Amino acid sequence: MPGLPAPSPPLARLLGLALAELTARLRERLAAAGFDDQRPAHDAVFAHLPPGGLTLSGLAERAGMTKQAMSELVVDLEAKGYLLRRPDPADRRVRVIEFTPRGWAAVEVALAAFADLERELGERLGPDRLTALRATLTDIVPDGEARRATTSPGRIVRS
Amino acid sequence: MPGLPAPSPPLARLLGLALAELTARLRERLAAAGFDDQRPAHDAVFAHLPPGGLTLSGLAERAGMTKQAMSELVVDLEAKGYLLRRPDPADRRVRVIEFTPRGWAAVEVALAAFADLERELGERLGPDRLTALRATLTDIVPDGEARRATTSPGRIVRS
DNA sequence: CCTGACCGTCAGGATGCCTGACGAAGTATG
DNA sequence: CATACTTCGTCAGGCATCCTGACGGTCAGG
Repeated sequence: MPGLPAPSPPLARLLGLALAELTARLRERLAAAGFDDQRPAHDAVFAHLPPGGLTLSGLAERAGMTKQAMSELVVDLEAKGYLLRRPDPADRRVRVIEFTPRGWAAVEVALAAFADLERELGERLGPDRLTALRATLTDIVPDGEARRATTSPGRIVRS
Repeated sequence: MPGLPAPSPPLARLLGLALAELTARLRERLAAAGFDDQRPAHDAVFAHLPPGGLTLSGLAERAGMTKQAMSELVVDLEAKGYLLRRPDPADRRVRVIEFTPRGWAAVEVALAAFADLERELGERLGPDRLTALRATLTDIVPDGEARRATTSPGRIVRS
């Protein structure tokens, strides 16, 4: 994105840099926990696959991508032991996609990483500023977008 | 609906959505001004090419990518009339990359779009919250990163 | 004037998405 | 119940955006 007049960088740039920072820290944590074979694109699966499992089409729709693109991710994550696909007795077209225990373990690590990151930010900035940041960002985002489902084992999940 | 507190989306997700919102608006403005042949990747050039021009290697370094990747962008933007590459009499290995008038026009539109977006945000949120957002994001970003050069038009001396 | 560093390019590959077309399986209709 | 339509997941192919490796031309320091 092109620059802003002189000194202060454009808001979009700041947003991008802050996002890069957070995602880099997440990857570090995942890698440190032994989940070093995940690609960034895999996040689309981890962010949207619910506890009960879901079909490929459903997962693709939630993540806002095509079945074909999602299929590639799922096949890869299955090969790496994060997912399994079980037949659905009620509909023989379908194979329900679920996390394996290893998959859930990765989810837990990601959730813990996000929680730690936000806690650390809260300490560094003060809780008020963190709350304000969250509120302001929510206001910027077109309404409803921010509320779309994300996977949670019992809680929240990553983007 | 029982009043379970909706789990707040992870901060990274909010950042991503807000960024997507801003960049989408930028693209709209560019397209509306007739610059509809730009790809998102081209932003790396527009964000880092200074008024005096720059070599391919320099541009690649500023943008944090390889010469080869940058070259593809530059060749494309040259074909589309946004850039020109002129030989450097002082160093025959080099072809200095510069914006054409059309290129500068696109930069101006982008800058105006950013300014308008921030002004509109300032009205919607109040100037204090916008200032706070900017400050908080700057604090999140690792020091120095936010200060890396971005292209600014200023008053340009073109021959 | 040689050697090493630097400049830009060619070739090839990985990733992450897309569209189109298809057979198998479910569902609605007459 | 037969037919038509829809939906599910896959195969095939393509495009964009980056990467690494290798190379020949050019510069600069001993």
